[in-house]
Amino acid sequence: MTVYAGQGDPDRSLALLWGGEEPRTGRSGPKPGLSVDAIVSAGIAVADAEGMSALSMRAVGERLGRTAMALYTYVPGKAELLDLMHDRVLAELPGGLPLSDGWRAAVTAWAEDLYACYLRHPWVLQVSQARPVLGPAELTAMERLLAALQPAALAPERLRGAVAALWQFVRGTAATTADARGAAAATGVADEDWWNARSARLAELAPDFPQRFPLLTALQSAGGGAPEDSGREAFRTGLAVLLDGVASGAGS
Amino acid sequence: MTVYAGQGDPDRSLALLWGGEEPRTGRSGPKPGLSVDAIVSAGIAVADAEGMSALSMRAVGERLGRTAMALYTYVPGKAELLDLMHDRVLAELPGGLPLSDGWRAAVTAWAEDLYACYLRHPWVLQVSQARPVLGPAELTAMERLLAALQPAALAPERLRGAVAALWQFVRGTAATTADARGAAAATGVADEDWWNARSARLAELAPDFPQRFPLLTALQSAGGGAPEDSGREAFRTGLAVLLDGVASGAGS
DNA sequence: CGGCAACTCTTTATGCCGTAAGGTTATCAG
DNA sequence: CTGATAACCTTACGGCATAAAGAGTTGCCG
Repeated sequence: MTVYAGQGDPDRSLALLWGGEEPRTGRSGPKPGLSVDAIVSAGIAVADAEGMSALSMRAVGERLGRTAMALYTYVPGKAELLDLMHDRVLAELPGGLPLSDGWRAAVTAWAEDLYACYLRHPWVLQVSQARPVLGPAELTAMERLLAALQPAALAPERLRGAVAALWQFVRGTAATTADARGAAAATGVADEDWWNARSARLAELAPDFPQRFPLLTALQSAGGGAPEDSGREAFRTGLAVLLDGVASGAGS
Repeated sequence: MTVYAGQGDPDRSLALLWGGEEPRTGRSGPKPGLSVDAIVSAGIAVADAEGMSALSMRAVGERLGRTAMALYTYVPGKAELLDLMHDRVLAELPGGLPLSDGWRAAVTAWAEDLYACYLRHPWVLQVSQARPVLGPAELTAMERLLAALQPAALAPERLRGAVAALWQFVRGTAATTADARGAAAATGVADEDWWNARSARLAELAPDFPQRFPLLTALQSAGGGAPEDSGREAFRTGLAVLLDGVASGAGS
């Protein structure tokens, strides 16, 4: 019945995300051979191993020794399964933070953790990030970021802005890095070579590139690779810019 | 749901993006009734009107009075078509910038333009942002951002970080806003009501919410809606944080 | 114990999708 | 006119999510 193009029915997903496993007291019928948890794990395993495009209900069922339709006893559909997989991945994030070294170190640690988590499961970055799923792990991660930022004593509005900017930034840079890795893995060409090939092709197709894009050209030659290249570096320096922005509004 | 994973063959996409229309001198065969441009336009029309999930080769062909297979004469496949559509959308961005009011105003204008463009074509946000397509419009947009930032005289490395952070931020906040709008449109519920319903459901499912997430709870009550709500506000204040960060590294 | 309702899981089927393969027809060069 | 070529078509294949219906299993209740 097409809730709306994108993720699963929010109500169903929320219920699955927050509703604990019920203890099954005195119900009839055969014992469940599967569980939501097992299905989510299988889904993550499939996506980790073969990528998002290989994630089908058939594939998940097969990994569990069942048919695709068996999953529908536990999960309303593929979209909701994706929501669950998303939150489960975020649950890998560590709980603690180095709060004693100041908020800047704490936020940096938070960002590094999230970045690493995304890179461990790059397919998550292909799930539409639009609607927040509001699963427990996602909210915990946000709470953790708020805890890291607390010593900065930001005004509420500014705090909201900082949270949004930080989260989107980590997600975006992780996506770029993940794809560079993916391209390298898929083509057998190293990151840098891949970019060089792309760059050469571009120079061939658009000979007036330096005239048309002087600033891009300058930046490219000034730094080394492309502006998109070397994701790690972009992550570090972008985060520094962001944190400077946060600092400039810090209350103490 | 909807994965939209791997993009098209980079070489083919690049060639289509940069290779101008050839004049067709003295070739045999019937005259082409379509063109790459017309197909891209039709694709955008379909996606704008009915969303990404309705974008199929069959639908695009139908809009042009052809079958799906007719498109393959002009375009290698759906993935490459998506690349072309993406760049065409970015070509809507205006060319000028208010450079006389300082770089801060210029970057703000750039960000607002991009934000608005994404919201006009929200389906673009579902195309995997990972690999840069490097189309002319995308590069022009980046060149424009560099022009806006030039008066800030940032060091190359820092400039790269700022560009990445700004772009990802606009994209991310636009995605959140677009989804809130989509949910509102699909369910007939206003933005705020939709969030309230979600929030109420969450409170019902997780009664210990305030204890578990004290900082989130505080932030929520301090500001009004949710941290995700009111995308416009998050965009404005997040951008302010970012620009403060850029300013703190400005050379003049 | 028998009967029934509840439950899991399978089979089958529907209607999409992208696109490979091959046929038909219009248009050109010669 | 002839033959090549290109645009477009029909058909078909293997995939997808999932609706519908049935088979088999289990526990409760009389």
